[in-house]
Amino acid sequence: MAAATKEQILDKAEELFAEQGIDGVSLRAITQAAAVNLASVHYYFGSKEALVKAVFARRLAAVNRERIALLDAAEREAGDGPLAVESIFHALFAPAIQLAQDPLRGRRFMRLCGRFYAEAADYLEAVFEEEFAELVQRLDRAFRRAAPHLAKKELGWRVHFAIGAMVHTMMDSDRIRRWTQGLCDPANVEETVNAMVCFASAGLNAPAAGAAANGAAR
Amino acid sequence: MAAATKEQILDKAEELFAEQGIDGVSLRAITQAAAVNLASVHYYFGSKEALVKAVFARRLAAVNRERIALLDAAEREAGDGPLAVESIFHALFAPAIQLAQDPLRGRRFMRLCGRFYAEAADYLEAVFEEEFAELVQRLDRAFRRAAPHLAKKELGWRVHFAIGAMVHTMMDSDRIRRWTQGLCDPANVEETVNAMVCFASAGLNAPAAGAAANGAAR
DNA sequence: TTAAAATTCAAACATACGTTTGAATCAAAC
DNA sequence: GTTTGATTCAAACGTATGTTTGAATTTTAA
Repeated sequence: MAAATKEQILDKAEELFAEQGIDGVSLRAITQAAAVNLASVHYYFGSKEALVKAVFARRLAAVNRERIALLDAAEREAGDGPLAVESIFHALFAPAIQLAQDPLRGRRFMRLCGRFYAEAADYLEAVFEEEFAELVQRLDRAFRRAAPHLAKKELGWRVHFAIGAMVHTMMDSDRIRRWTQGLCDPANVEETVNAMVCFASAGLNAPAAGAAANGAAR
Repeated sequence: MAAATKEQILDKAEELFAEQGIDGVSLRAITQAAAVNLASVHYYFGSKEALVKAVFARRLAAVNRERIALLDAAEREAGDGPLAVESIFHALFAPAIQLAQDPLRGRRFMRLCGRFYAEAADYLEAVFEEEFAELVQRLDRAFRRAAPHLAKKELGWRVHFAIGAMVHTMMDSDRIRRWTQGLCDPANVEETVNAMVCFASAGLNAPAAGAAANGAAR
């Protein structure tokens, strides 16, 4: 069976990248874990770099497709009426966090996405631009419709912060659980997404900046 | 001059780690950039791992000391009255972002801190626990005083999200500038911190979770 | 000035890596 | 059953890495 080898390589690479980072995993570790020959990577992908791109592209494409579908649905449902920022954030957060419900590839994928965003090797930048281009445009349009009272600058910052909350939650599922003695558990997807949407929406609609009680430090 | 070599190694290591990640930088690259001999690293630090720890510890200790000082000041100023979450977040965010004002080591350091948090190699976990132990306790106490109406679980999530916004801003200073065509510039520290405090405070005080209009997706 | 210690240096070591090769093995088609 | 193409395999190649070594050099102190 031909495709099996390729898939096994992708699966194990994804697993190991998520656990130990891209640079921390050798092709030998991947092929050994996948029980395939070392040369298979070059036979099917051509290079380690190409394998890394393939690993990311496979998941990112799926997640972003789902995000856009949710955005479509939200905008359709809103019709000519107001579009809730909650539904936009939900479309942005849920697919990534939800994919984590899969008990097999769950947390592994979350960490992977976080690493993709965090490591941002130069050669991944191209994959990133391609996979996120449409989503970025759609989000931009949706947020400007849902929060027209916000200045572009404020909107930019706040969406950036919300994405940060999401990425951080993807990457660091252990620490939040440890710090809260298990009270907050990212494995509970619905609760996690709810809390994130709640937080991000309130943050987005915060009162205008100004000198918000900076208190003692100045 | 003895200390000069050690400092030069630390400085260049910090610079290169920030730009290319820890695994992406060889000791030869560091020593060449610092114009010192390759063996100096082992003479002064003993190993690459020890160098990495030293690089992080040097900055983390300074930043966290400042954070705690700001917390002290805020709590003293509040006296027996209410403690504003804004002042807590300001104490948490400002030292890290502010250290970025140094035009020399500015962004470099932000990326470094982000990488520290993101890569989280096993051998760094110990440094992390040590450098953050006191701050975590202090933050916990301060937030519970400033927002006593929040359930532990909600508080846990929201502080986690706020930290995510901060880490993301530290790591990814380029993307936010690019996406907003320069409108949002992390180099403007005061504006950045203000926006972050504003966002995080609103997020922390968001209305109770519940089924916040999840809209189309369910 | 001289002796001792601290520091620098060029060179080498062992290992791990990504990659390439060419033969061996397998699957399908005639 | 033979042939053809796809796939697997063990082995090797060249390079880059962290680390070690021991002599050369500089600094320090008497």
